[in-house]
Amino acid sequence: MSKAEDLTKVKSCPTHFVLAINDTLNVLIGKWKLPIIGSLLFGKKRFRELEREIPRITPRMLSKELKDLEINGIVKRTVHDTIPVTVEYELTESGRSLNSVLDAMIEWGLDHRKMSIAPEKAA
Amino acid sequence: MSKAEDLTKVKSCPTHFVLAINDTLNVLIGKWKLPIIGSLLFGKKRFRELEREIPRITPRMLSKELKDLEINGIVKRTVHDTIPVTVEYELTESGRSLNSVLDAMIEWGLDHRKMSIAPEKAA
DNA sequence: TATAGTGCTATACTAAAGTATAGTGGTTAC
DNA sequence: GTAACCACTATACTTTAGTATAGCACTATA
Repeated sequence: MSKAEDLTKVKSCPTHFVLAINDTLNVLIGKWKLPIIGSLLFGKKRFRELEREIPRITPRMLSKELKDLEINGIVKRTVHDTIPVTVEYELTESGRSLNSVLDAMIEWGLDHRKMSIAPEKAA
Repeated sequence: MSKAEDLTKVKSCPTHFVLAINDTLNVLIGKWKLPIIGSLLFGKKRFRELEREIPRITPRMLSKELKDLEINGIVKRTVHDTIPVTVEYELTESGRSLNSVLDAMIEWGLDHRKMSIAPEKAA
């Protein structure tokens, strides 16, 4: 029995799985999380590099989202005391392990596009 | 090679996988989508049943989210011309197949809670 | 006639997410 | 000395998501 089938046991055990799903959603939700994670899958990046690689992101949003991702243990921030300081961002083990989730999402997304007439009408 | 590793090919092929992930995120995002899907995993439900089963949801949000889910091919709406009319909502095949995605999310979420000190600080 | 149930919609509001623009405090190159 | 790069932060704004409250058109029951 799959864990999602277990979700049908939500009445007897709601918090456990629902919270786990929400944790996962929270690290992916937001306009810029995916582009940032995608960019960091290439390896360590500095602030300005990310800014350049992600079109139209503002420094405010990049800073905010990186902080979120850091708090959530997805991204590791390293300050090198060069002059001027350089800061590097990289995915943690947790961050890299999101791969399996993204895989499942890609698979569902592609299958669903095949089936659905108008998936692009999504809000 | 996993599809998410393929995501590192984002520079050469950005739209394909990124759009698939966004499709998947879009059907799950929002305060009420998961409770609704969770409730419909038990089987067909009527509007008022969903209203009763999902604490604190307003009819406005339930109506709106069900419409979203219907447009996205996750939920099927059936009107029976009884008097007064009864309306039934159920998951489509696409909706039920979200199981695999939810499974991956549960797994990552649980693992991540083990590792992370303060995942509940997520926005 | 009144109350409650069916499946919603309308209007108006608050809160959260995201954008635009400017500026900080430092260093290095011209 | 002035322009540009580094890694941001501050302030103010717009846009989107969600809430609160009321009501519609219908029927069945007391």
